[in-house]
Amino acid sequence: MRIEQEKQIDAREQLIVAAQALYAEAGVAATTPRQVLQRSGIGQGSLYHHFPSKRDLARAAVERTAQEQLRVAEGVLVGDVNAHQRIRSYLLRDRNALAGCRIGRLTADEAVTSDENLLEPVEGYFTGLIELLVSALEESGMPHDRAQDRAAAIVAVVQGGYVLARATGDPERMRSAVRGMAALLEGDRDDH
Amino acid sequence: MRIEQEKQIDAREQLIVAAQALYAEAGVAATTPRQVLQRSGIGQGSLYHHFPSKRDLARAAVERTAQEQLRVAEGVLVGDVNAHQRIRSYLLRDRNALAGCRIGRLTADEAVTSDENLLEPVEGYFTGLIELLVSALEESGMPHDRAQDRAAAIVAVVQGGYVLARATGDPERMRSAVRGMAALLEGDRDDH
DNA sequence: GTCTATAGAAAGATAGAC
DNA sequence: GTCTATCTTTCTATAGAC
Repeated sequence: MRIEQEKQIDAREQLIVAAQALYAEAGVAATTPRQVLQRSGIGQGSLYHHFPSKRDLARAAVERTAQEQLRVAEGVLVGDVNAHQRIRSYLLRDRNALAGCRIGRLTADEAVTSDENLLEPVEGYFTGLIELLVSALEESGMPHDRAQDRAAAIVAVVQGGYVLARATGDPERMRSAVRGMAALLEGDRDDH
Repeated sequence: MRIEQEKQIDAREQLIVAAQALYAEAGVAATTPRQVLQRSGIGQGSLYHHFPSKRDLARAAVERTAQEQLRVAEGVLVGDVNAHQRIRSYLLRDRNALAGCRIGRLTADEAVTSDENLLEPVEGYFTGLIELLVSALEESGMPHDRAQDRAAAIVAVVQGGYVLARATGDPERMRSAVRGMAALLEGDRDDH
């Protein structure tokens, strides 16, 4: 009884984990159920026992990844050190630039944009991330509207940095972009 | 003789134009040869007469789009008005945010990233765009290294703005991001 | 619940008449 | 050069034994 229940959880779990990894490598649309089965070592019929369709597996996997990634951002953006430092850390933190953002890349994925259920966790990730940054910026006394715009700009630079790195095949392009943003946030203007 | 030559050019041309439109809507990997034929009104065999494979058509269409888009950017970033104004115009110009960047989106497209020939024009677009911005920034006397970083940051904010807009289904998210960046470029700091 | 085997549709590409 | 018809492969999903 106990053991059987664990088996259930495990098979479903392994499918989700395998899907997450494959989505990170190639995206949702480009990942086939066959690949998920092969990577997870689960049999053909089991996928369709746990998930009615490929889309339902995708929903579970994307939702999981979005939650995990937002949790990571929280780790950097919430804390006791001063807000400016936390934001700077978020901006300049080490990233696998050539892999792209696991969530951001999905906004160009046909399978995701054509399915409201798949887009929802993606939206949740970005609104959550912007909220974290807005809170940090407001700690320094910045008015809400300006904090919103600045937070959006910071998130956008990171996302665009991934795009630049992948387009050029050069991770340094992303570092250059976030460095440029960090300099602006330091008030590093022409008269310096 | 003359007429036959024009026919050749036309069929090939129509295939490229149809492919460009479909790639802008759904990406390269998600666009099938059948769709290109249907949209162009060209027959099945003609595609494979003009292009050995789907990839070769994609190369021609992506290259064309990259050139066209870079030409548009040149129109805004090169000229007689002062450099700061040109950069500001580029950043704040009207964009179809929900459609995404025709070139930037391709960095998440399996068909593109897995093919060096398809990635090349994408890289060319971004390096060209950054060069245009670096030139404009250097006009104001900014040192090369800082201009590089700032140019990358500006391009990245635009690309990330598209990502935010598509993720949330809200074009205002992109406007917010570029507004945040424009404010930083104006030296709009906490002490203002 | 999990498996193997396979159905049914759509993909990329080719054949061969005109 | 262009067309229609068709081949082969791979996709998503189902069937049915265990």
